[in-house]
Amino acid sequence: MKTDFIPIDYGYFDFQGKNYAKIIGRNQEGKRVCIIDSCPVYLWAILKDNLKQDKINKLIKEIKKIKLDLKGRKTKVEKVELHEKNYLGKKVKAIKIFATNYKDLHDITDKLGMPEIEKRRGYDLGFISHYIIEREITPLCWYEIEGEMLNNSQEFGGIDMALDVDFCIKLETSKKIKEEKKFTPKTLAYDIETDELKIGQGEILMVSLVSENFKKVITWKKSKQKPSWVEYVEDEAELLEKFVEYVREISPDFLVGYFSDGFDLPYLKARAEKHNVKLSLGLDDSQPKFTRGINLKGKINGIVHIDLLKFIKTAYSQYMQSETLSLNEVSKEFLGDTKKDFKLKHSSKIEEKDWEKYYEYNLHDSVLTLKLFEKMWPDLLEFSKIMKEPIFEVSRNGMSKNVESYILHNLEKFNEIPEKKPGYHEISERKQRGKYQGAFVFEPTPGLYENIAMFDFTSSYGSVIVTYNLSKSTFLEKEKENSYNIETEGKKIYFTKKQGFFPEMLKEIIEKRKKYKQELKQNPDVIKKARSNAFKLLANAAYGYQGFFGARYYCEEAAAATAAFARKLIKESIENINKEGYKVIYSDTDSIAFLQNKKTESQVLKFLKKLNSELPGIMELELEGFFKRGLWVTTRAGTSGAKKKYALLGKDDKIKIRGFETVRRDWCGLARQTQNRVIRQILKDGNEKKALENVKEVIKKIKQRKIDKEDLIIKTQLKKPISEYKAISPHVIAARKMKEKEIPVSQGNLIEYYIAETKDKKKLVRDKVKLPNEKGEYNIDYYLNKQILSAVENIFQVFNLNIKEIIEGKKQMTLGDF
DNA sequence: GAAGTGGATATACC
DNA sequence: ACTGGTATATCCACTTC
Repeated sequence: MKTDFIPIDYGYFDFQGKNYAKIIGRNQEGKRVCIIDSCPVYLWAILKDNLKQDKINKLIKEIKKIKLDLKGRKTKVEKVELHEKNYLGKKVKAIKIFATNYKDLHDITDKLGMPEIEKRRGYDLGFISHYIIEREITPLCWYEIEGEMLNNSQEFGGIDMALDVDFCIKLETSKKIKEEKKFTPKTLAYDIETDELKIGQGEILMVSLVSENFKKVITWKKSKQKPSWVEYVEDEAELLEKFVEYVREISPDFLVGYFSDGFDLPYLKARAEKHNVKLSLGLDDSQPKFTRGINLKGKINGIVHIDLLKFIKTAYSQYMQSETLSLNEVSKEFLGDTKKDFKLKHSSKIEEKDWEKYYEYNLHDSVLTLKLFEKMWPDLLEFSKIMKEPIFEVSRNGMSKNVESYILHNLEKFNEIPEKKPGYHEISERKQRGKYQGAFVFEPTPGLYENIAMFDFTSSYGSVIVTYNLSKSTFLEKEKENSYNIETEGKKIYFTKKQGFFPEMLKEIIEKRKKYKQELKQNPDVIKKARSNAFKLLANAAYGYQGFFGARYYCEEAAAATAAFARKLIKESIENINKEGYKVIYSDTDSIAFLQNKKTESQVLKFLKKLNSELPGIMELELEGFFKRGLWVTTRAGTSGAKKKYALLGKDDKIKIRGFETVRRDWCGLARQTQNRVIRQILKDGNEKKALENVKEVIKKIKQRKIDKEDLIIKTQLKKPISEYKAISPHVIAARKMKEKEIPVSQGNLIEYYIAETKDKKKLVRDKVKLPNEKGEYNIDYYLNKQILSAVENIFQVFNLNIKEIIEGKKQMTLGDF
């Protein structure tokens, strides 16, 4: 049988001791197709240098004899081949050792203790990744496939009968279809509502399901009026059964939730177990399985379960404005829509008339989740295609894992044998290493500046890695002529000039990023945007990857050298810019802000070209922008210019604020808004006097207790369990109070509180903490001094206005002096 | 018991 | 544990006089 096919979900099974990949996907007609395929399974034994042929022959014979007897299952080495390969860029002789089952590779490795063997590699990729590399059936690409249709066949123990698919095909040939064809997946979003937040502790009151042209809330809690999209069941057990029934009926490619790995799916499973209901969601009727470990991952056979929260964290959060990644805030930012207004209560306290509201709330959460998925779909798709890993993995992996996936799937071009994962011991050693020196940050002189230009290096660290060939495989233990070298920690280190595979891959990543960015500019669409962004994220993460203790290609020297070269380059650029007659006022890591000093924009651009012609390798500066005004302030101590804190007014009148309290979520709203207004007035009109008047107004209001308590709430994240805090800060007190009142609090929550007046003269701030709904009056002194004045003081200091003295009505010394 | 200092903590920047 | 280092600011914890 012949058909086209797009792989979506990857799984595998054992049959008669052998591994088979089981890939679920669709064809162009939307029929669900499962292909079953096998691939050679092997690992590498890298031989010691200069081994004589007869020794190798002897070794091969010995390896061929390896037999395993594992838990009653006997297996052996199937075949052995000698190959010329590369390992960390070095030519090596390696023996390819074939086994029947991927799971046996570890045990075979244990038997390869022969002295002729230098290293054993390639046994720890996982079968799916190994299969994708071997057979090149990559996720979400279209294929023309041919194979034997399995129809009530006993070939794989009757697998086709147990699977709910249209065709089950034993793969014979496959050919990638070059042209890009659109694929719109069938998606079902879900969300549950419960009485308790702890997994399985309370009852599931309702579950909502939303797909294209489908919306449903299943519940056993009845209201006066039943909306058409609500379906009543008798009890929780029936709710679970109905849920399974609908998922099976709709049979989506993707089942999507929000924080569903950590909440919805494990909850459903726990409650199903309690009621003895089978949660047979898989296409083979299997129940969801969870990976062990702290971070649960819920997997359903044949249907890709997605927890959107995880993907948003890795792919989007760095660009986002939202203060939390709650469904509500994320929806607001991406969709301009919010959750329905409904105050969650224990079901016993919900009045009959309010249940309808609750249904709507529940339904809308799924609506938002589905819309978010649709918005993120291009990114999920591109991530999966670029990393060549299934969406299930790619949507949950962090960027370091994504970098590693990209590397592993591209090693074959370099004839490279994959490096192994670090072991437990290796990881703890790496973690012990102290920090190496990082980026250079220029200390600004506080002030209000005009006509500022800003340059930055494109993919700065990535470009440094490529330019100076910095990686594990290119690092030289000893000094060598004609190599790149740099001093780090008082010691010179060297890297060969012979291009390594890591820098070469990164070069390609950066080039692709440029290409797609260009294409995007000319002809924008969501796919190009996602593709360009995925390559950008990859390029940016490559540096951190080499310094990350969990990386296969960990190389502390490469990471330290990257930072060192970057420091050198930016300092040289700063010098060159100053030499040209500009004045650099600020720089952080890869960006340089300088005064135009009456030169025109075209002069600046011409100079940029000249700078670029002189930069080494693929290093390149680009124009970040021209700015009308810019503000830099002192640190609180007032002794120096504050780094990582500035505000710019663009040519387009857009204001860019970095580091100021305005952008920090752990300051109260009033302080943030007040500071924001001050910054805006100063940048836009250059009028600090008016800004001062404004602040005076705010202060007056505070003193008159006219400020809304809402604007005084301070939010701080609880980053660990309450009991683990050594220093009991205000937000820990607030969290303790919440616990006392039986308001659920857990690690990761944003704790809200305000500082109140207290009768007794207690000194510590924490003694004045009250929860938002706790009765009390706000502490005038605290908000005046610690929030408002702290936020605006050093801004006015730039204009020699001592706001504290002005407010307190003292003689305006500094002002008078001028 | 006030003042000073270092540590713990959270958050932001790139 | 799930990329890296640099930096600011606050408040607590502790020491010192």
